[in-house]
Parts: sequence; C-alpha cells; structure tokens
Amino acid sequence: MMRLYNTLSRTEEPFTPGPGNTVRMYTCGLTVYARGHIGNFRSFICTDILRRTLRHLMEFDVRHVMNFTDVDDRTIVGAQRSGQDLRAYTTQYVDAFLDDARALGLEPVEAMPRATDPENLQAMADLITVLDAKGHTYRSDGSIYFKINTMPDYGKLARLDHEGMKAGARVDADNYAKDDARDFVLWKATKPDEPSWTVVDPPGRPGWHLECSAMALRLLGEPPIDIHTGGVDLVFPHHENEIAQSECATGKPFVRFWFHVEHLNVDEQKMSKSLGNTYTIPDVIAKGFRPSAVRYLLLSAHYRKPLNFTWSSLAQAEEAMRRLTDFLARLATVTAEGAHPEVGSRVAQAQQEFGDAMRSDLNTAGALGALFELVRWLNAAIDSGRVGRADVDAIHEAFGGFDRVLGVLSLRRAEDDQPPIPVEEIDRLIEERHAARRRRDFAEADRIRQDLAARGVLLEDSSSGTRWKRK
RNA sequence: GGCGCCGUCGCCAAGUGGUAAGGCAGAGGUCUGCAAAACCUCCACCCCCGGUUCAAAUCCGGGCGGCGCCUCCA
Repeated sequence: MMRLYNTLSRTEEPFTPGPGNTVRMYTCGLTVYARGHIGNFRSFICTDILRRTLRHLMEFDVRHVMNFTDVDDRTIVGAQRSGQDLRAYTTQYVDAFLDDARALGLEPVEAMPRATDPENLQAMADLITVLDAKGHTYRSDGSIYFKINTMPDYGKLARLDHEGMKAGARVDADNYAKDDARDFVLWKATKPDEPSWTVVDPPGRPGWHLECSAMALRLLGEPPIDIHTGGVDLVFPHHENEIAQSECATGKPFVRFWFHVEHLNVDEQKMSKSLGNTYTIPDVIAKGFRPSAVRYLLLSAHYRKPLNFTWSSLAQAEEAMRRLTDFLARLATVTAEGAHPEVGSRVAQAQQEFGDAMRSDLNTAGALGALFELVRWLNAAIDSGRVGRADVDAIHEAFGGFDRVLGVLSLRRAEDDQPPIPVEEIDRLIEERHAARRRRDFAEADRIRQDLAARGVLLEDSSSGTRWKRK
C-alpha cells in the first residue's frame, strides 16, 4: 500500500486508483510564453517520480495528461511583440519544453493537449453551456464569470475564508466588472487585436482555470480523476477554481488526490521569472553541469519541502551521481563465476527499503539512502571477492528497478555515452599509454592521462584494466 | 490579518515517541609507479523556553527566525 499526502485533507492517505487498475492523473503544465526554468521542472520531475512510482513500483496502469497553456496575457503579448502568430510563438516554447523534458528524463505522458486545440476549445464551450444552464455564471463587459456564491463549499481546497481575504487588503485590480471580488473569469472578452474564438458566445478567449477543467474532463473521463498535480502556488486560485467549475458542471467530486510540489528557491526566495532569478536547462549546461545532476538534485529532497538551489548543491549532486555510476561501471570488472546467497539477500533488503521509502509519500531521500548503503556494502563485497557474475546480473536487475522509479541512472549513462572525444581515439590513447607503462615510461603515460583529462575524459587504472569516464 | 511550508553535522538531506540514515566536503589509514576509484576509522545532545511521558529531534503550549500563497506564477 502506498501513502500519499492529499492537499484536500491535509493528511497522508492510503492511495489506490479508482475503478480498475488505472490511475488517471492530470498535471498543470507550462504556460508557453518562455522557456521553462528549473523551478518549473522541479514540479514536473516530482510528478514524474510519482508517475514512475505508480507505474513501476505499484504496477498500476497510468493515464497521465499534462497540458500546455498556450493562450493567456503573457503569450499574447509575447506573440505580438515578436510579430508572430500566437500558435507559432508558443510552439517554439512547446518544443523547448520537450527538449528539456527529454534531457531531464521525464517519461512521455499519454497526452499533452494545448488549450487552443479545437477539441479543447469545444470542451470549454460545452462546460460553459452546462454552467450557464445550472445558473453558475453571469456576463459582464463581454466576459463570462463564475459566480462563487452559487457553490456552497467553495474554498475547500485552499481553505481561504472570505474574512481573511478582505483583511489582506489586496484586492483584484479589475474587480469592478465582478459581482464579488472572488468571482473568476471563465471566458475573457478580447480586445480587437487579440486572438479570439467563436465557439462561445460572445467570442473571446479561455480563462486559465477553464482550460484545465475542460481538458482534464475531456481526456480522463468520468470524475473523480485520481490525482491532480501542480506547484503549491496553484492551490489558490487555480485549483480551487478548477474544482468549482468542474464540480458545479458535473455534480461529482473532481479529484480524489491533490498533489502539490513545494517551490525551488534561489537565495531563499522563490525562483520565478518576475524576480529574475531563474535558470534554464541551457543555462545549467553552459555552466558545465549535466541535466542528470539537475534531476538528481531536484529529486533528492522531499517534494513537499522547499529546496534552495545553489551551484554548490548542484556540484554535490554531480558527485553523488558519480559514486553511483562508478559503482555500476565497476560491476563490469567482476569476473568470478557463480552467485553468493548473501549478496542476493542484501540486494533484496535494499529493494525492500527502497520500496518502503517510495511508498511512504515518495520519500526519495530515504530511497537514495537505501541505494547508497547497498552500494557501500557491495563495493566492500567486491573488494573481498564475494561477488560473482551471477550476482552481477541480479545487481543490474535490481538497479534497473531502482532506476525505473528514479529515472536518473539511465539518464546519466546516456550522457556518458556521448563523450567529448570519439571513443576510438580514447581507446587508442589508452593503448598507447599501456605501452608506455609497460616500458615504465611513466612521464609519457601521465602526459596522455593529463591530455585526456584536459579534454574531459578521466582514466582509472585497476587490476582488470583501464577504464575511462567523462569528467 | 487569513491559509500553508520550513528551521537536524561546514554544505545538501532522511528520520515524526525509544535514545540521530545517506550524499558532498574534511581528517587519518589500507591499496597504488603516479592519479583515481574502493574500503576502514573519525566527524550532530536535532532554533529557543516550558509541558506531557519511564522515554521527545519526534507529541502539546509559547516564542524566535526563514519562505510561499491570498494578484499572473510549477
């Protein structure tokens, strides 16, 4: 049994899918007005870990939808400024997202709808029609609003009370058009030079919250869906309003589990574009780090805790990964035949600990702890000759299982498979160095190693030969 | 003002009632042509003050400090 924290109840609850063995989940994806930064990707990576745990550890089927918000104030302004059509403008950021997602090892999801896809706009129009019929809407200045006071339990997710909002002294700047400051727009009136769609009367463009409800209900079927994910900043108003629209339209609970990922901070402050403290994957690569290290760092802390990003912690992640990959590479040096029962039982113990940690509300740090303890034990066993080829097969299988959940070792391996120097040249230089060492010309041997190191390839000698790795 | 998250070794980070996982960095050793890698040893009374308990980092109360949301935001 897996336990998962549910924002709706503010407690950890046992998780099982709804009817059948299929988990239906929805993730609020990126607004494609700019390249996503690693703060955005923290939430996507944590969601990916959730997805992988459900699939590969719990062995559920998963139907996972992650959307792109490709129409809002920022995308419209961006498109206008660049003189591009909205679709063309947003597509470049969709593509950039897909590149970054691949670099970070995100599993492809079952559907990635865009808000402006015709079938999604139609779904939004249908939702408005139902909400109209049930008396949850009103029109004002060409926009269509959702009327909060038609929903008795509005606010159950964020648990904000009206009094608190009033005392906050910060009120919506354009609430003059609304009956109640808390009412939100379903369908926005557009200015003459803005993109507009006619599926709804009056023509206009989608409100942000409406998109997600429409796409989730269209692509995931009968509510309630099992899990809905996003960053903590989406709890209010976005997710609260999704609940309002969806539940008032369908008359059923919208979502069973709300999964929210805490922020990635920089200098103890939220990483966000408005603060100008963001880093993208290309930024990280330009600094000499690898996407796998970013993935490792972002998954190494619990998803419900704030994580402060520093270049130093990224470097630490890089080193931690190196320990794991060095160990896996070392397995190739084991040549003895046979199997050792105590290796098998130690591996099984680690698998148990790993699974227990992940099932406990995705305790990735605890799971990594189990992994490193196993690595130390196995390294010692190899040192003393207590590991055979048959054990190595079992070890590889176990690590394959760990990595189907973490998705970081294979990512690292894929990066390592693309060394800065052609493999044939590395092999040739290693051979030359061997020759030099055989004639005890250590000056030449060291020169070759230093030359390779300067070009990003490190050599390690051992009794079973020399192996290379990327710096 | 309301709703939340958080404060554990130099750094990162688990643990949420029985006396502190793991990673990085550091010190000493083993191994080694050198260098790595690996292994061994060492390295924390858990923000403060009360309380509950045989027993608290872990529960309760009160502080102090950091952050987020309440307005577009992963």
